[in-house]
Amino acid sequence: MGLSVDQQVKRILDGVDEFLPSEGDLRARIESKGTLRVKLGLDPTHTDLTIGHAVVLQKLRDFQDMGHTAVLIIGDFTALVGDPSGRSKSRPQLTEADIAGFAKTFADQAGHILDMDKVEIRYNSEWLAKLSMRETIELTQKITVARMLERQDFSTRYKGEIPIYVHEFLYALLQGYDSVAVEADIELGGTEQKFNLLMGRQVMPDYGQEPQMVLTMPLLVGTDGVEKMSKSLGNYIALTETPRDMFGKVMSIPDNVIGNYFQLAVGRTADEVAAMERAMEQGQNPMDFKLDLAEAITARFHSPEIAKEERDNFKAAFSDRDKEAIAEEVIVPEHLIVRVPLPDAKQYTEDDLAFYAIINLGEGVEGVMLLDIVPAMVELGMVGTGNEARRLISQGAVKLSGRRISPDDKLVPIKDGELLEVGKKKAYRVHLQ
RNA sequence: GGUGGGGUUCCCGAGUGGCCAAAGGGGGCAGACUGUAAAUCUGUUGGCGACGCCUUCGGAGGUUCGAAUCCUCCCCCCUCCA
Repeated sequence: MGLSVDQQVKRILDGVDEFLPSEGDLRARIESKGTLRVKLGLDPTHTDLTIGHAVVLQKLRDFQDMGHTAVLIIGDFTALVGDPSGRSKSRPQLTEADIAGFAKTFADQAGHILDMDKVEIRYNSEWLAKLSMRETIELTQKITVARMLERQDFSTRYKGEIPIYVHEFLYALLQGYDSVAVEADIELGGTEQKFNLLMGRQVMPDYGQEPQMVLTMPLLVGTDGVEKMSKSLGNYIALTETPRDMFGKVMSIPDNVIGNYFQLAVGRTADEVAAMERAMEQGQNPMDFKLDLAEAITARFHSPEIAKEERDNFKAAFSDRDKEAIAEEVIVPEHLIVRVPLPDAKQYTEDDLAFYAIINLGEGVEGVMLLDIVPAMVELGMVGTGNEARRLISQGAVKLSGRRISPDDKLVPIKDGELLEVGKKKAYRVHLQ
């Protein structure tokens, strides 16, 4: 608020990957118009936004804070077409009902970052659905097939004998038309959006408008540390992630992208990041930085208090290997429990006996309870199939009260409230009815 | 419309009559190790109350004791020609 033009330009360009055509144009437009219309389009193709989206949303928020108008476009129409950017195959076709559902949650999620009181939200079906065939054809006359094929997404697909559909060519043009419809001064996007953003620039003059400027933000790398964070690759951290998963997923990133995350996800400056990287090179444990990072990210999207709790939990669960902390409560259905009178139980070793709960089977007969372990793991949702359960057991991944279950144990002695561990990451507190 | 190549398990990609639930890689999962859910190494990766049975190699039929593999028709992708 009330920043000078120079200050604004500086803040706008902070952390961007590229600004086109030039800083001079940006300055000139702010000077002549005062308030700029800043466009960001999101296609509702999945249920949730990721912290990768947050990078660009935060930039949009910066514009808001300086008094500019944020125009958030929910691409309910373009989602139907499918953005080919960065894709090695066509998107699966979504139904309008899917998209409508996603669109609703998108606006809510964007609200975590944007000032929703001041944002202008538009659905692009508002104008795109109304385009006539004639208008559509006019739009397609703005670009040649050769230029379309130039873009890498298409050329690699073409060379790789992977189908490209005609409607995919339309995508960038439609996005460009969005800019016409909202009279954008600047459009934001990730670096992979450059082609689409420039299309707006190309199209706008034909509709008598001054071409928009283009601002791209660096991409946040996914949790695998290699690919771009994306929902289709499954390497993402959603904004709606539970604090536990959010913290955990940050901890799972490779060390070499810690800096990338600090800079993009929590807005640390390049200098701060460089200092951290130096410290790590000199032998400081990267895990400590990652804990700070995970806490900062969780704090940003949840709250500092929750983030602190998750940090403690993480240390307990993984550094100290405390399964109690992460155990999930489950109740075992009666039909998975076998009650055996004591004489039968005697065939088990003395070592086992320590784990038996002696119960009264009625009529003065004492017995023990045994759990049918494989079906139990399936029915309680710990694994997907019986084979998976058997596999885990034979790999020594399943433990009851710290004791490894062997593949020979079909029925295992069990007491109420015991801790069942399935691998390193999952644990269950087992309750009998 | 014609021509040549191709459609294999989550993905990529071998396999061209039985030894194929199908090589190899990726991804996933597990174990060991560790500084973490990183890296590395090793194992594992269709289902099933399982030394056997069921489902799977674009789809539908057929040949055969036996088919991912051969034949017929169909669908789809890519190439080149129109």
